Amino acid sequence: MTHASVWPDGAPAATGTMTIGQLAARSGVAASALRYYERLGLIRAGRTGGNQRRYERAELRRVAFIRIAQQVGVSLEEIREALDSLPESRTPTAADWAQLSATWRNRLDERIRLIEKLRDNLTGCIGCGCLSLQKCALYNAGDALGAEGPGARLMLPR
Amino acid sequence: MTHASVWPDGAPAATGTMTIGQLAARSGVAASALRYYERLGLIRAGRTGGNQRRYERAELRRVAFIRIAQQVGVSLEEIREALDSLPESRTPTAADWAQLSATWRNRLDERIRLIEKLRDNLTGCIGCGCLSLQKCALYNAGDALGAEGPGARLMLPR
DNA sequence: CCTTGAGTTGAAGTGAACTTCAACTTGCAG
DNA sequence: CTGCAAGTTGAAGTTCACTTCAACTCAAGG
Repeated sequence: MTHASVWPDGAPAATGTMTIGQLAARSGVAASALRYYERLGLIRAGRTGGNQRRYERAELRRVAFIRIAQQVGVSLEEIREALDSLPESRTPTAADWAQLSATWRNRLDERIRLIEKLRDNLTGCIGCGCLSLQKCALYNAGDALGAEGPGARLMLPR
Repeated sequence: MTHASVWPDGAPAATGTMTIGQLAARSGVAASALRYYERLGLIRAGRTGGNQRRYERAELRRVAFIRIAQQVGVSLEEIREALDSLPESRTPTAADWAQLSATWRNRLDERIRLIEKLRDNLTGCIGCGCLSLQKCALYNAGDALGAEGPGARLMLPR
């Protein structure tokens, strides 16, 4: 596709593009990981006449997105799906972004609520000065899981 | 006689204990995972005379803690360390809990902040109606990463 | 032109977190 | 007692997310 384009040697296209080493340094992601992401279709790279990758600055943003999303517990496959919803050949429309953002906002809100729950339970353990978990808020957290129905499964990143 | 001989004091062991299948059903965690957790020292089980596991209700709470912590991105090894700080043979003291909780509170607060940042960046993309990422808040998120110093690495659970 | 560091590939290796398998035993209902 | 679902073990297999390796090529300074 458009991005398979090969830049002519010594073309001014070099301006604003990065080698894989530069992108690795700037993003904090290993070059091997960047190649891996490319194989999975998460990022794209142009090529020099000598077959070396050249990244546009925009890829830095994608990589940042990927790493942050990973910390939230999203799999690379899910991240790819999200990034795929951004059209590659044209500028994303407001609708494209609204769709992607809405989906992720819910996901992130859920996640924040879950972590706050865990945090508050732990804090409660300090606050109430309980010496055993028997009557602790953490115990109730466990019960809440059971209350989510038979075979209830936490939404784990898998 | 009965198979309860393994339990101390001839206590009414059957009361309040669960089989691995029951714990799996109640916690939503596969039996194979529970055995795995036991091998790693995250949970403990008593045994019947016939060598079958019997779990006390307290283990349900531990399992819930494990699964929630996992969603926060904590490795099983780290969870084990945390759980190990709870004395097994005696009732945890307030100090035990304060220590564990303080450590985790920070971890969780960091995590919440990170996720909120990602969420707010995404929301910004809707709000500002930007049609490309060029000037989007998400782009700045990427820059912020770069600004964290040379070789900056996101704190990934690894 | 030569050297050298950076980049290329496919294949194989790694570690975490489990699951599956095979072969066997237990425990409870009837 | 019999039948059989549920439990036991160690070993091997799986998936994800990479990293490492070997064997090469490329790009740029001197």
